[in-house]
Amino acid sequence: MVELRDLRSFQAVATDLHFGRAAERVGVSQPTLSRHIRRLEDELGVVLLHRTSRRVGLTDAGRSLATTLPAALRQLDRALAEARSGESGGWEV
Amino acid sequence: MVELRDLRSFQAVATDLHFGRAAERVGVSQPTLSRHIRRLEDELGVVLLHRTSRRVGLTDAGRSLATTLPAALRQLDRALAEARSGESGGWEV
DNA sequence: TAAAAATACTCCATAGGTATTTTAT
DNA sequence: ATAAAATACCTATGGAGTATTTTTA
Repeated sequence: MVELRDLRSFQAVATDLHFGRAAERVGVSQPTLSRHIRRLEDELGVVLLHRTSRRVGLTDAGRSLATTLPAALRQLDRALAEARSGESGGWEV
Repeated sequence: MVELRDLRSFQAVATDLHFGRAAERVGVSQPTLSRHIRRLEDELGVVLLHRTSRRVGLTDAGRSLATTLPAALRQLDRALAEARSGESGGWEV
C-alpha cells in the first residue's frame, strides 16, 4: 500500500535529485530513503527515477508524479490542518 | 505521523458511522480500524468521532475532515493513477 | 578514484489479528 | 439482553539504522 511517508520522500528526491540530501531533509538515513523510493516504485509498478552513482533523473512517470504530487499533498495537509484546529467536543450526527 | 491507511479508515467510518461495517469495507478487523481512528486522533490532537456502543457521530473536527478529505484523497489517487500509467523508461533530466 | 546509490544485516517497534470485556440502550 | 466499540494480549512483519559494497563518470 502506498503511504505518505514514501510519497514525501519521493517529493524530496524529485526536488533535490540527490538521495543523500533528500534523506537529510526528510530526516531519515540514505538507505531508508532509498527503500521508500523502491517501495513506491514497486507499488506503482513503474520506475520513477533513473539513478547511477553520478546522476539522478526523473523518468516520464516520475516527472508526472513530481508535477501532480505537490498540489495533492498540500491539499491533504490543508485538510489535516483544518481538522487539527477545529473544535472536537461537538455532537454532530 | 499521519498515514493514508488511517485516513482511508476514517473516511470509511465517517461514511458508515459504524466501526464494524467500515472495517469490513476497508478490509481490516474492527479493533484494527478502531486503532486507526485512535491513532489519527492522537496525531491530530483532536477527537474526530464521538462513539458509544449505540451511536457513532462526527465531532466538529471530524465533520471538517470528513468534508475536505474525500477531494484530497481523490486528487492524490489521480496523481498516483497517472504515474502508474505513465511511461517509465525515459531519461528526463 | 571518489561520490553516491544499493545491499546486507540486525534489531526493535508496531501493525494486525483473536479473544474478551465494557458500555449504553 | 444485545449490539457495538474498546481493551488485552500475542505474533510476525517490516521499517529504520549502521556498515559495507557496488557503480560510473
